[in-house]
Amino acid sequence: MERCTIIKAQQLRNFESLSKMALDRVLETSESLFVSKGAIIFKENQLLNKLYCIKEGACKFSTFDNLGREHILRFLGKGDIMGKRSIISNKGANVTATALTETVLCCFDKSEIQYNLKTNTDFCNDLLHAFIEDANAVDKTRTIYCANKGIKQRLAQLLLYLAEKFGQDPSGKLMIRLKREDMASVLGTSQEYIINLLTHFKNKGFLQVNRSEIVLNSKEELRELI
Amino acid sequence: MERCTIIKAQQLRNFESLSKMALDRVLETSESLFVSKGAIIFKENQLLNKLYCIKEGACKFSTFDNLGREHILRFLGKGDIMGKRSIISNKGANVTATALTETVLCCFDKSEIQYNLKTNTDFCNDLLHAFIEDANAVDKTRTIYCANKGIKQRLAQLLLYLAEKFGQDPSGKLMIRLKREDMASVLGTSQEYIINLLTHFKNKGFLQVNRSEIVLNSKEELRELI
DNA sequence: GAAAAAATATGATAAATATCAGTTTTTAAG
DNA sequence: CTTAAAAACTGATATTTATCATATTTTTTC
Repeated sequence: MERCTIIKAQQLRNFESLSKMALDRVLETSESLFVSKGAIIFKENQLLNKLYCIKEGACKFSTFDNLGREHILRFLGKGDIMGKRSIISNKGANVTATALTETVLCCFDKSEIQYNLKTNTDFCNDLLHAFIEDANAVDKTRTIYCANKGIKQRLAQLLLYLAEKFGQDPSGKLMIRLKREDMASVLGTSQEYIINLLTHFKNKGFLQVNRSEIVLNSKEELRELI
Repeated sequence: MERCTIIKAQQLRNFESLSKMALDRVLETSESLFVSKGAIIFKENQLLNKLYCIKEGACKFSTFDNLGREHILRFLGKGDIMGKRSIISNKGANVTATALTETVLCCFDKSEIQYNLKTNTDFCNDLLHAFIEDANAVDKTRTIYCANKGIKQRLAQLLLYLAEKFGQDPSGKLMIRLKREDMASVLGTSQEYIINLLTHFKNKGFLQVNRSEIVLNSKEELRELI
């Protein structure tokens, strides 16, 4: 297993939350974990014994209703931390975490995290900032759903969000490739309707669609819908 | 101003997050603030200099879109803490906080909070747990919107949530009284449609409606809709 | 490389929701 | 107490969204 140094983790992005995590004991116990596309990292209600930081790749948080239907709550990328709540509160995870792509995780031992929580205010502050980032991200994605607009507008907003969160290549292609069903799950609609709307956007010239590849031609026109 | 002792604050509810906040200096600077119904406690982007804990009453967090329409993000009640993110990160508030009823707040000085963040891991852990509670509440309310169900089902779920969060009197009447417009803002729909749905529920016998008073007759039947 | 499974696609119809125009009731202000 | 403003209400119509049946393409599996 490759060692995941905190320094490396810090380089993942300019993320305050890891800036002071350079504690020897945490470092000693961190290790990399390679996860294949579609694999479940942890399940709702599962008591975690690792805190995960995404070094490379993308994941989703989701929950399942009593009919077994999946509802995607959030997308996570490089530098995002997963499992905080379970590790700190010693309770089962609130969500199911699944890899959307080949993913490399940096894993920290629960016991080391808990030791530092008790003894190191810098470390605590780092985690507090991670929670603040989380809450900000939730607020941001929240505007996708809660604004009282139609699903057409929400899809436009979701595509713009994905472009911002995961980036685009020089041609404008979204770096993240989601299934239609996943988009539907985020927006709380059917996969057929997503397809209809994507076709509608394509006909309007806002974007190009080729299976799971989506190229945004005009972010402006998508924004104007909103 | 009445002194708000931490002990009192703790009694507000069985809330871990305040259990160890018994720090003399914080205590010294805490004071009560009385807020009338409809008053704004703080606005989005405003840099806060107090951390607020609700002693009595109910509040809402909301945000406004570029057309000026309000979107309610969350409801807050007894024991809930407001303003954490701004106080810790020294940035503007992410939401606008408004009193839904006559409200009594316990206010803590920013400088004292920040001093304790730097020196006291117990205090940090308390705030971490407050963030965890927040995130759990968000997840819970989230199921109201993101589950791919119709607005009828979402309204049923919202009513059940309000009953759980703010309680009911012996007759089943919701202790919190919301405007139709506020319910519409939470669910992202129009106030007229909320009214139509409430009438529909009334005709079905699930509840009684008398202006802003709502009596839930059959929580079971509401649950079955979901 | 063939068969099976999964994902994408299409369009018609049914159902849900938005919007509008107008009325009544309640609350607030003077 | 009166008037103005806000909130609650109603129902008809237009629009959006869900659902279904079916077809095609891609990916997976053996």
